[in-house]
Amino acid sequence: MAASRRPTLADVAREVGVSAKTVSRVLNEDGPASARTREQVLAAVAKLGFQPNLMARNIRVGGPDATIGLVIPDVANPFFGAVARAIEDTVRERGLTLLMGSSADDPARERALTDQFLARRVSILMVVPSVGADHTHLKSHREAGLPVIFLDRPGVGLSTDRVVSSNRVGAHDGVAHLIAHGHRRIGFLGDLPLKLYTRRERLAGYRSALDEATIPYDRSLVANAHDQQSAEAATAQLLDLADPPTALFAGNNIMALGIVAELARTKRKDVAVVAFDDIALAEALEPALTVVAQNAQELGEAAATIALTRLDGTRTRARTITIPTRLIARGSGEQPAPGTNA
Amino acid sequence: MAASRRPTLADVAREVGVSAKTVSRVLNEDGPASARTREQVLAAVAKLGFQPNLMARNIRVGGPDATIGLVIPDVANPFFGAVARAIEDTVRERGLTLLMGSSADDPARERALTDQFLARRVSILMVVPSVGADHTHLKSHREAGLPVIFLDRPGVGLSTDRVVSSNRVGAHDGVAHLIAHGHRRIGFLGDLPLKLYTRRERLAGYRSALDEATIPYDRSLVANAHDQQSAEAATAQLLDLADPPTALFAGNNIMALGIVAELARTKRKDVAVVAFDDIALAEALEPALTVVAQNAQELGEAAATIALTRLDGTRTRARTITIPTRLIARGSGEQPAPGTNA
DNA sequence: CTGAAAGCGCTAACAA
DNA sequence: TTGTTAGCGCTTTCAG
Repeated sequence: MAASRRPTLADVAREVGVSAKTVSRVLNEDGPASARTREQVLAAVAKLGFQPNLMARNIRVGGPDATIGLVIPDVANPFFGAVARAIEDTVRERGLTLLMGSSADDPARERALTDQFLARRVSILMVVPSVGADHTHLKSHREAGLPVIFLDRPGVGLSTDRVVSSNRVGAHDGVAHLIAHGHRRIGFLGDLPLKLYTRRERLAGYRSALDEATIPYDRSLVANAHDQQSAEAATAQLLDLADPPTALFAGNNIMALGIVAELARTKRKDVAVVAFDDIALAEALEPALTVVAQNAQELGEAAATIALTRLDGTRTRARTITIPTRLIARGSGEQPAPGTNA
Repeated sequence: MAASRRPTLADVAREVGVSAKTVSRVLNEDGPASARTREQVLAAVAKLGFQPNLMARNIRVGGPDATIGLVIPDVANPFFGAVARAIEDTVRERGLTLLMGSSADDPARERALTDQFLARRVSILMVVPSVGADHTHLKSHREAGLPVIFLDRPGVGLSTDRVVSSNRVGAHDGVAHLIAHGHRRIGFLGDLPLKLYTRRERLAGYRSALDEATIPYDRSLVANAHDQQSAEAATAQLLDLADPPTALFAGNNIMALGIVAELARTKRKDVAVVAFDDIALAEALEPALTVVAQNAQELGEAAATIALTRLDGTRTRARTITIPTRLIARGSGEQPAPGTNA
C-alpha cells in the first residue's frame, strides 16, 4: 500500500553487491564489465523495475535535454497537428521527444510556454509566433547554441531560421484562378488579428492578383473572422452587400469551413470559391472545393531538418525556407461569373 | 562567439555577493528576504538571463516532473488532436505541460514512448493503447502512485482508470437510424486491425441493432480499411456486391472520409450513410452527413480531471468513464431504401 | 575489470 | 534575514 520510492542506481547496486558506477557502466555500455556482473545487474534491474532517472542523468552530463519544445496555436487544428506529426517523425530517429503546448495565439501563453521549455533545457525550440509576441529574449539562447526555429510566421526581435508557406504567391494564384474565370468582384475572408503575418501576406497576394488584372481594390469586399461561426456570418454579410462579390477567397482552412458551410446552408452554388489550405472532403463537396494547398508535412519536415543541422553545429546565417503551395482546381473556382459582360 | 555556459544559481549569487540559497529563496518566494537583497537578485537574474534548471530542481525536490505524458496514435488525426487540446487546457492551470508522442498504433513505439516518459518521471501517464501492447509493466508505477489513464480504449494487463466513448450504444443508435428508414442491407466499414477495441465495440453495436430488427448478420457486408484510400476501395467493393447494401455505416472518421469521397466520386446519392465520429463540413455535404458524434473535448477533459484527482491522492478503485455519443441526423441516414417492399 | 570520491544545479534542514 | 552543509540520482575522474 505504501507508495514506495522508485528504485535508484544505488538500490540496484546494493541488490547485486556492487558499486553504483558499475551498474551505470552496464546500463550505458560504458567501460568494460564482466559477463557475470552484467548478468547480475540486468537481473536486478528487471527485478526491481529500475528505470534510470533521465533528469538526474541530464544534470550530471550537462548537455541539453533530448526534447524539442514546440509551441503552436492549437493542436486541435488539423494543419498544425499535421505539422507537429511531421516534426515528430523527423526527429524521432535522433531520439528527440516532443514537448508541446498550444498558445491559442496569446503572446502571454506563448511566452509562458517558451520559458517553461527553456527551463527544461530543450535541445530545440520551435515556435509559431503569436501576434504581439516579442522574441528578443531568445537571442541569447540562440547565440549560446540553441536552435530556434520560427514556423509558419516570422518572429519579432530575433533573426533566426524560419519556414513558411508561399503565402503571397499562393494567394495570388488562387485569386488569379478566379479572375481567369471571369470574376471581378472577389471577396477576401481573412483571419484575425489583422496583423497576422499569414493574413497580411495572403491579402497582399490577393491585391497583387487584382492589380495584375487592373481590378480596383474594394475594401468593402474584405472581411474578417476568427472562427468558423464568425466566418459564416461574415460570408453572409459579404453576400448581402448591394454589389456583392461573385467569388470568395478564403484566407485559411477555418475561413474555408465557414464559407462552405454558409453557402451550403443557403443553398448557393453560384458563388465561386477558392480556399487557402486544403481541407478534408474538399473533393466531395458540390462543387468540389478548389484550394491553394499548403504542405504541412513538408513544412514540419523542413523545420525539423534545419533544426537538426543546427544542433549538429552548423553556424551559417539564418535561413528562410519557403514551402511552395499548390493550386488544386476542383471546380468551385470555375463557377461562372454572372453578368460579367451581360 | 563561444557558446557560453548557461548561468546557474551560483553565478547569480556571485554576481550579487550573496549565497546561492538566498537567490533560491527569492526566486521561489520561499523564506524571507530583505527588499534590498530581493531587488539585487532580481536585477542580476535579469542581467544574466538566468533561468533556473527545472531538471535540477526536480531532482532535489524528489517529486515527479510537472509534465503529463501522452501517447496517442496520431497527432495529425483531428479527433486525437482535439483530445490532446482538451487535456492540455484542463491541466494547464495546475502547471502541467504536455510531453507527447504518436504511436502510429505500433506497440513497440508505444512502449518506447511510455518508457521514455517514465524515465522523465512524468506526473501523469495517459495512453491510447495500441493493439498488441501489454501494460503489465505499468502496474508497479501505478501502485507507486503514478496516475495511469487509458484513453479511448482499455489497456491490457493493468486495471486502471479509463475513459471511452459509448461505442456500442452509439453504433447501435446509428445503425438503428438506418433501419428506421427502411434499410435492411447495411454495410459496415471498420477500422483495422480487427481486434481494435473501438472497432469491435462498434461492430457489436451494429450487430445488436440488426438483431433487434431481426435482420440476419451477413459477413459479406462487413469490410475493413486502414486509411482513406483503402476505405474508398472497400466502399466500391461493397457496392459492387451482387446484392449490395443500400446503406453504409462508417466505423470511424477516416472510414467516413473514404465512404463519402467514393460516393461523391461515383456520384451516388442513393446510398444512405451514417458515420461514427463527426467530421468537418459534414453539414455541407449533399446529402448532409448523419453522424454519431464523439465528444473529443469531454473525453480529454474527463481523463485529465480524473488524473488530477488521482494526483491529489484519491485511491479509490479504477473507474471507467463512458462519454456519451450523440446521433446528429443531418439527412444522409434518411436516403430512401430502394425496393424495401417493392 | 571495479570502486571511491567529487560534483552537476538545485533545495531541505539546520544553524547563526 | 542570511549562510552552511548535505544530498537528490546520476556520471566523471581518477585510483585501484
